Amino acid sequence: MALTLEDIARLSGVSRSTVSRVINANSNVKEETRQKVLKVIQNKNFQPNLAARGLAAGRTNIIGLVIPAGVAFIFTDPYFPLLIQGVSEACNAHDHSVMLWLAEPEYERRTISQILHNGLVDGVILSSALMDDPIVKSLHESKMPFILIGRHPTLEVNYIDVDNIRASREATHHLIRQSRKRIATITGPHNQIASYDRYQGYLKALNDRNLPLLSELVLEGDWTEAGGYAAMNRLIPYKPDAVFAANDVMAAGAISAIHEAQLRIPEDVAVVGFDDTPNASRTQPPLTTMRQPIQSMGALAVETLIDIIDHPGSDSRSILVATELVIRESCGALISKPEGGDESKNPVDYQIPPVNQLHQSVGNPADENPNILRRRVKNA
Amino acid sequence: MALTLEDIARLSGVSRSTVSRVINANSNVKEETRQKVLKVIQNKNFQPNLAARGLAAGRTNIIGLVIPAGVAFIFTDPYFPLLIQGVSEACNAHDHSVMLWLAEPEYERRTISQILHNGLVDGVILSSALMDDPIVKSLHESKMPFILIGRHPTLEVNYIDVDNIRASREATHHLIRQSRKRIATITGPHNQIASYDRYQGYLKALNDRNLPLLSELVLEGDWTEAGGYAAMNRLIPYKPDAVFAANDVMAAGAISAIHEAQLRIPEDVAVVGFDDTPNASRTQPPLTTMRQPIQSMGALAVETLIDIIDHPGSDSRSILVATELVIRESCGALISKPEGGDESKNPVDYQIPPVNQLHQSVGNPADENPNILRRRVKNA
DNA sequence: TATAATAATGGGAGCGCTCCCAATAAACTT
DNA sequence: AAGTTTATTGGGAGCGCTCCCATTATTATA
Repeated sequence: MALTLEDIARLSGVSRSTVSRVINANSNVKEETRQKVLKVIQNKNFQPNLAARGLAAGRTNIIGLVIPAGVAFIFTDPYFPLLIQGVSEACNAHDHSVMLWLAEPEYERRTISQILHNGLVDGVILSSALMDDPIVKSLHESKMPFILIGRHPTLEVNYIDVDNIRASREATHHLIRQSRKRIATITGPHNQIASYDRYQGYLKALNDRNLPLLSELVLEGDWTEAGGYAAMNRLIPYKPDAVFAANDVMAAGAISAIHEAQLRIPEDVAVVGFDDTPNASRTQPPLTTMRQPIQSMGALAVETLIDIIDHPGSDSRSILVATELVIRESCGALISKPEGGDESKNPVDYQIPPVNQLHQSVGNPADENPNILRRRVKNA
Repeated sequence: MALTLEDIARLSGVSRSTVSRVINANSNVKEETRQKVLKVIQNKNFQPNLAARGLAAGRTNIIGLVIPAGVAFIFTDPYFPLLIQGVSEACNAHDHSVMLWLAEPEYERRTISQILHNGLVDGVILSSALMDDPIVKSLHESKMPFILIGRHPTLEVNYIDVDNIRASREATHHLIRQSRKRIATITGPHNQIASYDRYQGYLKALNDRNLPLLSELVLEGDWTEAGGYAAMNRLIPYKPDAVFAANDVMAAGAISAIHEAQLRIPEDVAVVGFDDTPNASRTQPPLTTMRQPIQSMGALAVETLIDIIDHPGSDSRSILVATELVIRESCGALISKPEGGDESKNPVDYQIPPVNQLHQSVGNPADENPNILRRRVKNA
């Protein structure tokens, strides 16, 4: 049915090997020959069989994207669609394909080993949120190249993340600077790393300014709008004057609850979210939120993973991507007079040291993208 | 690195072929032998190499899922996440994997042929919205098994869809029954099939009851909330007393616009959406909408595609999945007295014949799922 | 018990590619 | 011009599996 290398070879009067060289951009081909072969390939719309290539070369140019499904918020939170989009685009750009696994909540051994050993995937991007995820351990023990979206609390693995602690510390500071005294927070599930980190940032910010932690103002959400709504309803009796929600979707839920309680935003309660998902600017009032470049992180994960695949045994990578506080109306900064100078341009008026102390920076900081801090640590 | 069939064979004292038989559930193996081999496989956590299997057998158990990206609403509309989820789950259940392509808006030849000829994919699920999509034509001309999510206007291809015309006819009728006289509609982009069909249903409903089509009450949206909002703002000067939005996300946008115009829902303007996405019940007031089982459609697509792959040359399948009008507050049916009997239970008080007249029903209607009408047509 | 069926197993060929090495062609040296 | 070096090219082997056919073990039948 489909053409083979041999067919193309015959049609262009060269050997199988030469065609292979042309396809793989091997330099040892005379320009004239290359053109001749290329024309036939173009002409016949030839695609090399990836299964055969995978078998022979041990490399398929397929990247596995593993996302823990079962979490309800996959449906309502644009996080995963954006991530998938970023990954997919980058794969296209780098001539790779993406294999998608929405893994069951409790990965069975079978699923994991299927992902690891099917011989089809060159590497894996894992968007694992959990503190203690069996698949991370399996991957870590295997020799399959992989990268996490989101740092891991204990294992030294390749990852790409935002500095959640620093970012939410900054977000909370922003609320403190608006003279808010009773700042509540709606966290994500406690067994998730990002969620934990964002809570830590909140704690640090309070601590930075010697504000007491009021435990009645801390509530665990589940990333969903309904969860944010429910949490805010339980928070309101304790009269918070601000709330930091660990993602935008919960912030939207909180906003509904605040409205229903006949309170004004931001006058009575200021709200800050996290993510800057597309709908953040469409809440009433528009949501102040910590932007993280989800799509870029997906793309960066692909590029880094490909690099890891190309350079096995290299140092493990920790990549932190910059966040940015996007100030809209919901936090009150635009209506009340600011304390200091042009804070809206640089809302951070202090220096927070890099948080991820696990790793020592020995970096190769020279990077085309100044937003990205790359660091390498200990040889794997 | 990874184990091979040969390794398992050696370890269990049989031949490569026998192990292969065990793995592929071939019946010609003595039960005792099967158990022995199975134990070793289990024990070593063996996974056959899919690339090799693909090469040798010409079948990989990989299904391609192609989604036109670039459309902005991928981010904000839960449609695609739900579809992906449905497809992925069904693939897991049937021991298949899914390869994801978010195709660029204008598929380049290269992309298409990459999808078709990479030799990795047994079949393709295509969620193509466009009236005239080059990739559909390519697939139709190729011998790659594929199924469309959403019918095709001209080509006779395998597809699974809801009866959009009938469903929106029913939704519009529901508004008419609430004594609405100036029913507006916000459609999707005109070059998309589902969008076209839903508009046709709207037209038919008006026609059914001899209501005039007021062209100033018809506006094209782009499936997004912002689009729905903008459209509604332009609609309001013409004083509609109801609006049928072609999806829930646009309905949500319309609701915002209506609120801002200080109009009441449903008293001044009734709103009906389409999809019943998770957030439909969270609008203010909760949205009446036509539910389509997106996730099930994804799963059904997988199952049908596998069946098509297993039975090449069989008749082409047209599967229509039932929709259901979910009545909440936004349409006014729950506050004004109903015209007739228990309409909320069966809001359709007339018989609309099946719309898809292209195909003659010769069906194998006996199906475990009564919601699904299967029909087969003309041998391919 | 011999013989014909049938059940169970083993091994070769080959899927379409890459990799390696040998063979040939072209370009330099002296 | 002969000898080297270097740039191209061709072909064999083999990746790990399935498929087919030959072989052997087992059972049924005469």
